[in-house]
Amino acid sequence: MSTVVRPSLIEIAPQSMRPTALPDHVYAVLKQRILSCAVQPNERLIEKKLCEELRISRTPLREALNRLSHEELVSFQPHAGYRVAGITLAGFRNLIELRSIVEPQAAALAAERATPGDIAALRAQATLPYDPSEDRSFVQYCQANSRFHLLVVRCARNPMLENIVMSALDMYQRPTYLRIGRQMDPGNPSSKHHAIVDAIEQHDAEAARKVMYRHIRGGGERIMTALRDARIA
Amino acid sequence: MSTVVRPSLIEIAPQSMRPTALPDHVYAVLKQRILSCAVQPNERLIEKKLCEELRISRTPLREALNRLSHEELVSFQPHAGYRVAGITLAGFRNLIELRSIVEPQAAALAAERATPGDIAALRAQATLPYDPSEDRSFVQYCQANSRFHLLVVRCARNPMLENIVMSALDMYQRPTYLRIGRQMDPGNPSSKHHAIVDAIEQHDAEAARKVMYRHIRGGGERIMTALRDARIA
DNA sequence: ACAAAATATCTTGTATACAAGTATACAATC
DNA sequence: GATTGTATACTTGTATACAAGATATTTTGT
Repeated sequence: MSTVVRPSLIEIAPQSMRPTALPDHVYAVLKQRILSCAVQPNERLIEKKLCEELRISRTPLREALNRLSHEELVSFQPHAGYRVAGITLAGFRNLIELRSIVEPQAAALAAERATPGDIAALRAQATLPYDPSEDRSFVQYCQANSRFHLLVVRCARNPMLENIVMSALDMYQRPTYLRIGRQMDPGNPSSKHHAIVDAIEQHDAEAARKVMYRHIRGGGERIMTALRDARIA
Repeated sequence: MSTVVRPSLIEIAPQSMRPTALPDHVYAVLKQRILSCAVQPNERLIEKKLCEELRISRTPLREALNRLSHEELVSFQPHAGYRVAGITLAGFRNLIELRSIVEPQAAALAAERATPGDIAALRAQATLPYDPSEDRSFVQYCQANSRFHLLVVRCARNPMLENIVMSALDMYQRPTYLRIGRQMDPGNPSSKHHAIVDAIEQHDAEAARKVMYRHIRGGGERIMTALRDARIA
């Protein structure tokens, strides 16, 4: 393949993702498009079109699509192709259940294992930027929220938990985004976040668990009713 | 590709896996070889050799290898190739932690949601076949144990939890197998399994959670000390 | 006009050729 | 003798051609 620049790959990739190899590039770009709803849920993904658009061949593209389908961000049927994963109420309910199982326990472990440096990082990320007057801030808000939750899990020092939560947060992003796009009150979670950091700072595992549980359940319920009302899923 | 039979693909694939497409075949065969330690931990996996051996091309093989590396059963470095994942004490500790977070909660949900049919299926799978005189029964024992734990999670009616536990059980198999292969007492878990089914049958979520937690922690600790003593990891 | 079947087109599935990067072995030098 | 540079062989990375299966359309029969 030639060494021409691929402008379409530079795009809006967030600084958190630092792809190096071609399949990673493609994966990051497609994931970004999906999570930001730049491509609609259930929209079909045609290999050939994506290849031409991204100026790559099918091999690295398919690798990226396979990864995305494993993370259930795209659905796949043999010989029938790939689609952007749909958003369903049942799926979101399962997602909330998963998060409310894993993250509170991870927060409890974080309370036991977090270093002073960890706690400073958490505190810095606890307050979310949210400015209703700017449209662009929606996506940034979601991403900042994800970063905080990921940072908490990271304090538990268990990469397996980290991967699970990372994937769960990715799946959580679209419903959050759709809901905020319609109903302007994100129910500012910054205070909850600071309460979680407080508990971790005091090494109070039980408190960290409880606050995180209530935070996830509360936010999840609000998004779920919004989705139901808007008949999105 | 020609339509000749591929004898190497039929092999020892367990009946639980029903692969249809070529990448699924390959995935199942490789996974089986890895989990049964037919290929050693850290052993290198050369694409060309596997292609010739399995009579397939590199495309479906690479798809299978990618899946396996995503499940952390094989490790991968760009341009340096694939290896069977190694077994480390830290990794196993993380795995126990993950299981002891997810499975007890899943058991609690199972106690709330299991149908009479579910409970009958659990009861049927609770007693594990173990005959120390037969070498072959080791693998079967491990698989039967995995099936029981998977069946419990299935009662929670949450496919995401199911996938996580399925992957965790796969990763758990090799340490279990290695340990039993050295030290003959598997510490018969059948009684614990029946206690779990009892709790689920009585819809006692709290009891189900506690028994499952102790079961996983106990078994995990025993395997971990055995690994440490044998200097496997 | 409606339904069913056949065909044409499009999409994915697999194989393979070629490009690029890595590791190893050997030789030269310190 | 150890170490570093270099060349070669080997392995993976990407692209593309061809095969097989699915879908949509059209045509034909009732």
